[in-house]
Amino acid sequence: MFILWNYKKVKMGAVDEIFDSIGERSLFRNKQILQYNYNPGDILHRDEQIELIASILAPCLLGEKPSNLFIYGKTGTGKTLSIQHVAGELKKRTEGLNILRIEYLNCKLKKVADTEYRIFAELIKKLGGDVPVTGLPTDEVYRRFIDELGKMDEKLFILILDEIDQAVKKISDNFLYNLTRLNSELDNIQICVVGVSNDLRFLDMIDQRVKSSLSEEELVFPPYNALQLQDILKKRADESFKPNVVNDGVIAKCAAFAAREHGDARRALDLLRVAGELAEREANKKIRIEHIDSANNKIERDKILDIIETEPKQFQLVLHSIFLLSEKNNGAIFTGDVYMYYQELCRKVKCDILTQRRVSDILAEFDMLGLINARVISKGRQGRMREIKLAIPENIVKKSKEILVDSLGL
DNA sequence: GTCAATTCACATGAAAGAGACCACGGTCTAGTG
DNA sequence: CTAGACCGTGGTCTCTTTCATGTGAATTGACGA
Repeated sequence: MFILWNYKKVKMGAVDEIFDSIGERSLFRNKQILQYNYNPGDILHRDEQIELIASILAPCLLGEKPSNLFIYGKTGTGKTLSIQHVAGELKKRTEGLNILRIEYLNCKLKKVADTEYRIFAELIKKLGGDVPVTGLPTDEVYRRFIDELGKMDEKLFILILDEIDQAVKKISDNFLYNLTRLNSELDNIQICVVGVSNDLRFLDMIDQRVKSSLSEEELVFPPYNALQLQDILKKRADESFKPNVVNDGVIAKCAAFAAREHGDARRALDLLRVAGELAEREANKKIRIEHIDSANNKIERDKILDIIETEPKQFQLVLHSIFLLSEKNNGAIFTGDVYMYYQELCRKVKCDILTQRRVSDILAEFDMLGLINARVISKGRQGRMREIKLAIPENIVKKSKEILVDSLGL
């Protein structure tokens, strides 16, 4: 008993120490600034784009409907930030004037806005109405949305749809068609749609009629280059870290990493933040270059392990089959092999066996997630199939397997 | 040797079913005055 | 008489199956040199 008590006391002392020292040990002044959704006062290297957006949307200040606008750009190129910035300024200007209403909706958010029904439901909610999560016919929700619009005092409605390509990929493009047609159904209010897309080929996928009306104006956000990334990082790091925590070499390295990944500023900020956390945990006073490397590893690792952990059972079974196969023959694996192993595994854990068709889709999803590299190849008379290679780095494979074995009860 | 047809083993698409979830309106039931 | 429980209908959503069609190159076999 005494020993236990003593042990506890010592332990508690250590914990206290950690808690006490966290304040002085922390390298951060305000970590929030490095979150990607943080909105800095001014946006670097996007003046041109912001001015363009502003000039396109400016007519709304006079109560005229601006052209519909379409914005492209890879992730982390400042699209969302810029459009939100302009929207914010517009809101500021029109405050209390009742001429304009701006709503922002991210179509990628799962369970919030990834179907036509939910998008309209979410919009209705934003306008102050209320609709049930499910149970209503879609046209009913659509009708209610129009009702809600009719109730508005403002004459103009600017609708910003972020990651609109995600929505259209999942649901068909006739929801966009409905949106563009909306103006003809409303007499006292006009809608301006601002679409934001990560996918440059997005417009090729949609209907011609929608295309022409939706993209009256187009704007492309180029990726940041390494120098621009450095500027952005430097500015945010200055605000976010305590003085003398980060030196230029670290920032440069961060920027270089992110520039390699199509100039993704979000990635760069993540990298810097995680590096800071790692350095802090090691009780370092400064962030060193090595921390960037390990941060890069950690981000990658966490992302992959998180995906694997949260995947449904059937997906895990397929993935485990791939693991087993790649262990056996470290060359390429083909769809048929995976399906064979998968069936065996299902019987072992007494799980329903999905059809090959379904497994094929699951493999395609893994490819999308970056867990595997799959390439459709033709082996002539031996048929056509996916050539699969595991894309999970060597150092995470073991941990991944453990997770799978654990969750599958093997 | 050349060339078109064949053939394999899937990929890819479309449609539809199962089962979970939910709203809505009608009906039943028990509690209240 | 009325609030609340209960039920049937009809809707969405996700995961899945079924059926149908597409596909790229190794293989085959006819053909001519």
